[in-house]
Amino acid sequence: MHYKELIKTIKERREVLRVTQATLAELSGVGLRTLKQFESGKGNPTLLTLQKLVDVMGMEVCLKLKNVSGNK
Amino acid sequence: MHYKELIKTIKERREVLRVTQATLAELSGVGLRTLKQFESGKGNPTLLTLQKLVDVMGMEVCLKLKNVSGNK
DNA sequence: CTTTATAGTGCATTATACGGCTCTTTTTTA
DNA sequence: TAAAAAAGAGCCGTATAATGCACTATAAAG
Repeated sequence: MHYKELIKTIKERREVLRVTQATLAELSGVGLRTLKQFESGKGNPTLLTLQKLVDVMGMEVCLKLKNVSGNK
Repeated sequence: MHYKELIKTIKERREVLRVTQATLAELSGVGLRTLKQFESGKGNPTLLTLQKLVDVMGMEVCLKLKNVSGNK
């Protein structure tokens, strides 16, 4: 997943959960400003920040091999 | 994947490829110091740094739902 | 044990992520 | 439309990630 895809995934997940940026910020413990920056594609969050955000939305960061059949 | 697992995955991937930290640092464009810190569990890399590292090792950062059958 | 390669750490500097506050822009709702 | 809610952006101080250099620690090889 490229950067933009990650953002898109997070944004979509948030919208599916019908949670506002403000609420997600509060629940995750990440600053609202940071979340706004990130979702608008201007940030470069730390791994910790990313994990806080996705964790509270029931997701997790993972690594996988590229170009390997059976990975999609 | 928790933080430690991510580190472990990266470290193991690097070792499978028989690449030293110095080489990976050079290939990925990430500072050697940064890589050392990260692998030794002392860092909190930015998403960009993480992507640089895993990308050059044929991996990618992804997000997935937790606790969902069919995700493993 | 000595040499050599690789990994980990202390210190210092620079770059930048984080976050609050405020204001503007966009979207949603009545 | 107008009002309200949500998202985005500028300013900006603080915290910390990124990095190089030099040194130490560990491990492998002779």
